[in-house]
Amino acid sequence: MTNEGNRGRPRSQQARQAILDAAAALLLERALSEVSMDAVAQRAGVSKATIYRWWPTKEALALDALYAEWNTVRPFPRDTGSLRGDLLSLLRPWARLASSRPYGRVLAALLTTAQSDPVFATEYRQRFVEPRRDQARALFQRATERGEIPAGTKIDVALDLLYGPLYHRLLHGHAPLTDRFVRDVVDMALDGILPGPA
Amino acid sequence: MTNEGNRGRPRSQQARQAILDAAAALLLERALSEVSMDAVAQRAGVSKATIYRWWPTKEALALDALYAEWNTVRPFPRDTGSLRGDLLSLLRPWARLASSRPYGRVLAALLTTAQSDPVFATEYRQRFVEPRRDQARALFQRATERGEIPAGTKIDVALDLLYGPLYHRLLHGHAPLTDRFVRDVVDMALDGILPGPA
Amino acid sequence: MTNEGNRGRPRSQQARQAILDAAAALLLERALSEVSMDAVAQRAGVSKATIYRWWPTKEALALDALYAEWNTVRPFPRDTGSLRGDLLSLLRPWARLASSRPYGRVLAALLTTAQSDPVFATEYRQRFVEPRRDQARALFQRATERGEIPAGTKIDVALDLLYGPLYHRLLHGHAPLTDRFVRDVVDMALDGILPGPA
Amino acid sequence: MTNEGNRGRPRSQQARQAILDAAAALLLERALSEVSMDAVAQRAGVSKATIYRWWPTKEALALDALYAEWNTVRPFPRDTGSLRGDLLSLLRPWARLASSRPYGRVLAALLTTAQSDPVFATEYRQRFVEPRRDQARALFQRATERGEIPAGTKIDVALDLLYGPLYHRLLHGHAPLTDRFVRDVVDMALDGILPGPA
DNA sequence: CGGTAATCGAGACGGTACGTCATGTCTTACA
DNA sequence: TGTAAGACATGACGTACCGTCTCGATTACCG
Repeated sequence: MTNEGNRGRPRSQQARQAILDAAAALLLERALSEVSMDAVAQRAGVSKATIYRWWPTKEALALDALYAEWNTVRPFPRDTGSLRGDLLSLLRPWARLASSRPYGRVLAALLTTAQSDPVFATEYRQRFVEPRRDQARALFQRATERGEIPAGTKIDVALDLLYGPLYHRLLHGHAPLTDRFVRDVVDMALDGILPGPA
Repeated sequence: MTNEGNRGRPRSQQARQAILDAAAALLLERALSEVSMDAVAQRAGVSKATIYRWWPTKEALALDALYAEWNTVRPFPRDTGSLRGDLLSLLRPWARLASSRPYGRVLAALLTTAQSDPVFATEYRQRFVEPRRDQARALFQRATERGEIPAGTKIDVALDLLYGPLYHRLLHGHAPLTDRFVRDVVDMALDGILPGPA
Repeated sequence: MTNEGNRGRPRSQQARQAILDAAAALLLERALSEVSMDAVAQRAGVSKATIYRWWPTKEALALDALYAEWNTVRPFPRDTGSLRGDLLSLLRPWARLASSRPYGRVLAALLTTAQSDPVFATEYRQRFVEPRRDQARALFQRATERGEIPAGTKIDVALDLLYGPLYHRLLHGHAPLTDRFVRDVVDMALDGILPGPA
Repeated sequence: MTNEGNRGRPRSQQARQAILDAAAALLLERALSEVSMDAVAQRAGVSKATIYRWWPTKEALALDALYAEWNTVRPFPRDTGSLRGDLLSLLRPWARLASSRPYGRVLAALLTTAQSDPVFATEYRQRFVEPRRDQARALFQRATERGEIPAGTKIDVALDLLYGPLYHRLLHGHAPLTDRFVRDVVDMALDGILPGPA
């Protein structure tokens, strides 16, 4: 960014952290559109110019702030011996985290920005979406090695079949995102809606 | 709303339509946050006060405008004789419409508002989500009567399993929302990821 | 300016006056550079946008505000029967007004802007300088008709010879702008520094 | 100022000169308010802190920079044998210098600061005003010794009568500051507007 | 058919946030 | 210690949008 030759006054890490903390706190209080940069600056005890020096837009700041908040709890999926168990141990913590606080509000706002800004969209996906998909992909790899699923299985579709319903409930809110729902999704995705051939 | 006794000058339907058209046109051009009420008023040749008389917020207007735009093409699912065929005939037009224009941009914005406004959220779901779910529900009803699926099938989960992945791709854009993808989702949702019991 | 066809909400004269009053009050308190548009807006109970709608810059506003303040006292020169008496009755009130309050501060600031903005300079002169010169010119006209001064007298030089010293003391402040000084200037300008030819 | 014991790294005279040159160059390009300390620092290849170490304000720097620029041409009034000739040889170079470049712009800005800062005002007058008045005073002294003017002549008023009109045209710009004007001012100041007693 | 009442376009209004810019101070590493 | 680089807190800038308002003009119905 700036300060390439390590010359001049170094960036204040204290200010950086205060900004992220303030932004995260405000984002959990109210909608992104209701959070003003002035408010973030004031709560962080920081100049608005300092925020804009490091984050180009409010959305970019929200992305970083939410990511920091989000990653304080980093789930660690266990190897349960079966794809079903592995998926449950991966998705249940995600669902609990996602619904534990008004994260959906921020995610929706970020998603809105991503619709019009491809660079932002990529950044968003790399932070929030891809890591989870990679974890799930590893589970499917393990299941393939175990022989649980055939080699030709379309993994990317399977990933959408699992995460899609969770995001759907998180964002649309037509029904709650419970542990029970996660189990139902995993079961139905694995076994299918139609009864297996007798 | 107003004018209960039908007294005074009646509401101009011409103005109403011009506003909806202008809003729709602008929403397909740019993000909701980039569309100002002044711009809508100017494009519609209408006073800002006239807009606010009939729509409380920009989001409410966007909801109506998108709905009008969205419903110009109303898919009509055929009875294909099988749940698989029915679902394809229901979901494929939806996916085509959803990805035919930058509707995702508007939907994401409406969804963002819905996160903080329960009344708006209900309105949004009643317009865009529930009708589709009702249609799908009818297909499942038909399948149950046909004996394709058992009586205890959790329909709501199944609905999320089908629409969730579609919304997921529409909103996250990590991969395109193609006919092929719709088919893969339907197949995998119906048959399951795991191979059926031999 | 705007509102050519008398359409739309008419300009609030109340707001206009409140802005001018607030600006004048602040300008008498502190330097123009210390007066912020926010402060004027707040003191006037008015939106900043309303100020900018009618005045392009802070300096233009200051010009209007000072002019209103300045013109509350409008001196009326009497015909005293002699050029000397006429000039005294014209210049003494000017000097008293100019030094009665910190007008020099504002005038210097306006003058500074005028140095870089020809349009503003013209406006400034038309408001503050030309009317006074016109008044003085009339006195000289009367004196010519009386036969006090010859026909070929360079009036414009004479005007500078009278107003120049007054502005000089007002702006440079190397000595006070007293009634006594005005009398001395008038006397010396009329009679000359050198003793008349015996 | 600082560095009384001559300890540590000595002040860079090179930096000092570069700062003054940069400031002078920028001040001749645009108004003082348009000249930022950052711009001066950058043009001088110097740190902003270095400027502030030696000059408390932008105005103080401008004062020094203009003074250096101004004094590159230092007029040397000749003894012409008459007060009229002496004054012309003093004032004509001043007027030429003053109108040769946009010095009026800087002078007006300094004058504006002087209105609110008595210390700065004194400094300004000691640099730009008093030396010229002292020179003129000497001419009047010579004229008194020659018997050209009576002993009781109010010299300070006479000085204002001469410099006042010049500053007036320089700052107000209602008419150009030509050699012709200087001659007219000297003539009219010496001889008076009224015809001498026959 | 004239009065009443709600609508309309136009556009000014108070308010709030925006993103930028300049000021003057500071913190580092180097000279 | 002086310096260049540059980050920092502060605070004003001028713009844009929001949602409300005040006009005069229009258009129905109702008496």
